Amino acid sequence: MQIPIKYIPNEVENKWYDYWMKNNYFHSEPDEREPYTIVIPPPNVTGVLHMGHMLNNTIQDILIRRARLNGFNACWVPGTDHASIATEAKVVEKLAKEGISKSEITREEFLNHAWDWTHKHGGVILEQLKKLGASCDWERTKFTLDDDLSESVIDTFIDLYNKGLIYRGYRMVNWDPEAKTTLSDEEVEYVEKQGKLYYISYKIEDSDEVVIIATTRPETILGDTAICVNPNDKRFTHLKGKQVIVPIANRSIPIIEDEYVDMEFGTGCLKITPAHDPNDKVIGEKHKLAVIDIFNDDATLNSYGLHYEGQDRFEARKAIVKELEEKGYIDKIENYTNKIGISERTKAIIEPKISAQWFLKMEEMVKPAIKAVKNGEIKFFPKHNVNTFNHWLNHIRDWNISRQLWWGQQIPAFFYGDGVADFVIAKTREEAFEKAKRTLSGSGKSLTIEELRQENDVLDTWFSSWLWPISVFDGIRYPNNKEIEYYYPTNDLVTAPDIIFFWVARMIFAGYEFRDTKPFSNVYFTGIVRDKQGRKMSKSLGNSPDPIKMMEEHGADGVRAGLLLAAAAGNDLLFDIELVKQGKGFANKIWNGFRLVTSWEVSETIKQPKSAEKAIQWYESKFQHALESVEKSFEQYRLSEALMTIYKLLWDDFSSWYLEIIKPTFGQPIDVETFKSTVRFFENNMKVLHPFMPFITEEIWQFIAKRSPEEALIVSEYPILKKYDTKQIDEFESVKEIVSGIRTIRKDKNISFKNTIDLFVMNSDDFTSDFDTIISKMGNIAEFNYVDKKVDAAMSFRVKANEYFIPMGDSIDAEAEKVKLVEELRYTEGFLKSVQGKLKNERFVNNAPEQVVAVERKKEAEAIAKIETLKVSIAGL
RNA sequence: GGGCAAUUAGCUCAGUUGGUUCAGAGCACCUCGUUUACACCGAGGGGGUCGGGGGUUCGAAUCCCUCAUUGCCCACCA
Repeated sequence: MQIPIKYIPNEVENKWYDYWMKNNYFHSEPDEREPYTIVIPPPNVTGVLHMGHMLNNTIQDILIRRARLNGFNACWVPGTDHASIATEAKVVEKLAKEGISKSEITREEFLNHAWDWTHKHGGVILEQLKKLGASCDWERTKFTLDDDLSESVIDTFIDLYNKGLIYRGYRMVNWDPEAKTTLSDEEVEYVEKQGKLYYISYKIEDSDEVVIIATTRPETILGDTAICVNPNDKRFTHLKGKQVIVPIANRSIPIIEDEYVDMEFGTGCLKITPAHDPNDKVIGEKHKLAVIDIFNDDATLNSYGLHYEGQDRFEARKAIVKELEEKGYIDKIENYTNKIGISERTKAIIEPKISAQWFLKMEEMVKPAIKAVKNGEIKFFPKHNVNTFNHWLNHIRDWNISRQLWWGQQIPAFFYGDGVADFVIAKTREEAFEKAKRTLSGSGKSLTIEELRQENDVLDTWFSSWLWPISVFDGIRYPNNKEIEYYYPTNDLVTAPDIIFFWVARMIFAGYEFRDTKPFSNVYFTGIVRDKQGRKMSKSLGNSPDPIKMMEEHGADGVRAGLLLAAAAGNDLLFDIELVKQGKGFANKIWNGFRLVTSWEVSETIKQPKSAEKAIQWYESKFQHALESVEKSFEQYRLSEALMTIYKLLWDDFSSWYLEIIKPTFGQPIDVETFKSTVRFFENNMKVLHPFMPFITEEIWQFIAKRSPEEALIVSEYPILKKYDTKQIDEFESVKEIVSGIRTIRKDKNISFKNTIDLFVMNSDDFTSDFDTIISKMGNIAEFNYVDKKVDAAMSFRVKANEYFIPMGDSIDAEAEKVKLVEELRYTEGFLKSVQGKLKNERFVNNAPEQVVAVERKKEAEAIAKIETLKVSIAGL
């Protein structure tokens, strides 16, 4: 066979991805095998691949490929999310560039633009995932606005409404005046901002006295409906029951008392503006205060803003402060730093606003989720995320599920009147009409179907994605369909910890609410990909490499390995292109090893050397040992550790030791038995590496032998973990030590590896003779001699109880040698002393486990023997 | 303000119920080597007392307390 000298990832990767697709290996259908399912965290439909996706999807692909090799019916469902706010914002922006304002066009026109946008940019990200090697079942690709998924969302809404879990209410919500929509608490970011604290005096009615309040938002005084003091505050006792006059507005408002007020802060007097502050709203409700909303939807002032009507809130603030100053109401102004909420998407400053919204009751729904995570039915990796999860669930508020947007599932509520409760919930307008007629019957009111007005709001995006593990299998509309029953619950969810509330927790509620089971068994939280300096990778910083370019340059396998090497489980990872280069280097190393093996001529007639026989026995054990360790790592989702184990196995053990030992002299053929074992090892190596580096492994696999499509590596069988002999491994460690000892002496004495040397062994046991051919080969030893006394004028080293000598002739520096030996002696004596100290300690002998004591006794014996040989050597010098 | 996590070699991290002189790995670094798979290589080497302090124990990187620093989450005083 013709093996290319250079491994060129790009060609190889495209070739095999096409082959895999052509043979439909990624596709899954329910069958008699056990399923292993992952649903992708759907990226934004118009998004592009970033490093976070790369990491996340590499991990999912590793899990899926491994499951496939382990004989599971592996199914990885891909798809995208409509991301209502993000996508709508992009479309609005694009239209604005074309001179079209959203307010000028109809909902239908806008949605047409949005769909155009989606079709143009949608799915790019999925194509990019293919470059990475993602073995998703592309036939199952879903989009959260697909008809079937949307219908599932609407059905869910109706179902929850009928269960009494959804209600419409007035709430203080986070209002984004730019997008003109409400945001969930999770979509608001807080940033520190330098601002001012204004001290404003309010005149007490029928008195010359004033009270001074402190506020950061003087414009909101126009919405004030009370002044509040702490009832325990002696300074204000005499003001009880009095009224004050709001400056500028000249309205009279009461002074009320509430313990909420912090006597220490500001002046101890708090103005209450129920319409524009969440805490004020609570106090307002408690004291039955009026609510005066002074803002329009775009945060300009409305008619309550009096002569400031139409002005933006921040301009109005300046103007109002000026007027207050001129009229002498400003007591003082201080600098003040506070945190203000901004929209995650539009970066607009959030305006707390009272508005009619749709809510989903959370109190009951969270209970099974808390329980499932608590009792381990759902496991989190790393575990400590459970704390974050519980904390949030225990303080949860009802979920505001409505958004004042167009891109999404329109809420199926139909209004037949102007009242808050004048609506019916129905799947179609016709059905709504029938319901509304029934509701109105007897009331004397008439209604035509055209008069029904559907709620403008759409549902929060997460209200569709929380159904994702169910809806991708159509389990909402058809709860007993074959697919959902086979694939659900899914196995693993791989996601970032920042959407633990948005998404992970809600999927768990949904699982129990709609299917009475968990949606997945394990949640693997990846870290955040940061740059070398620890900064989060972001577009604005420009510190994120282009994944596609990177894969073209270093190969997808290299990038996958690089990411994984950096990704200690659950930690943020500091991404460095050097790691990708390391991954690429690893691919190259494997390739060259393969080239070596295939370059040999195989002979049926020559006998297998003893060195090869021993090396094969050792590598068999070593492989099993590594396999066992990989299994353990996977159980704990320590993928980085698993890859490192394989990396060391293939690089150090297989390439540097095994191949070097069995490598025939240049130009000589290899015996058939050794060759066969080596090829088998190569095959197994490719199997364990395949989930991590799927392309190069498949390439080599297919070069090793002509394979039918059924025999492709991707659908082969993972090596079975077998019992192995640890003695083989221990012995070989000593062999390595001996070889290393020889090499060190060569290095010290400047003896080129080209020149053979002689080796003498004293106190030899069978062990050394078993491995002498290996030692000779790896140390380039001419003669291997057994002696029963020390060799003069030689460099020496000790491994276990054996002493090894390399004669130096006259070049031996006896003094230097003696210094070395004395140092080793001192060390060993110190070691012995500490061991004996332990053994003399009765409490140690009595309390420590037998095994530990036995090990100490063995160490003692070995140390004593070693000291003896050292003393003899020193005396001889 | 509350909670969670982390702090081990120059960097990124392991260190599993406390027990080999236990202080490790990868990378980086230094030296030597162009040996016929691979310089995307090979061989060899230096480097940390485990954030500080205190305690428990025969024995602590590991358990407890405390302080410090960093990161994250939650809640936020007008």
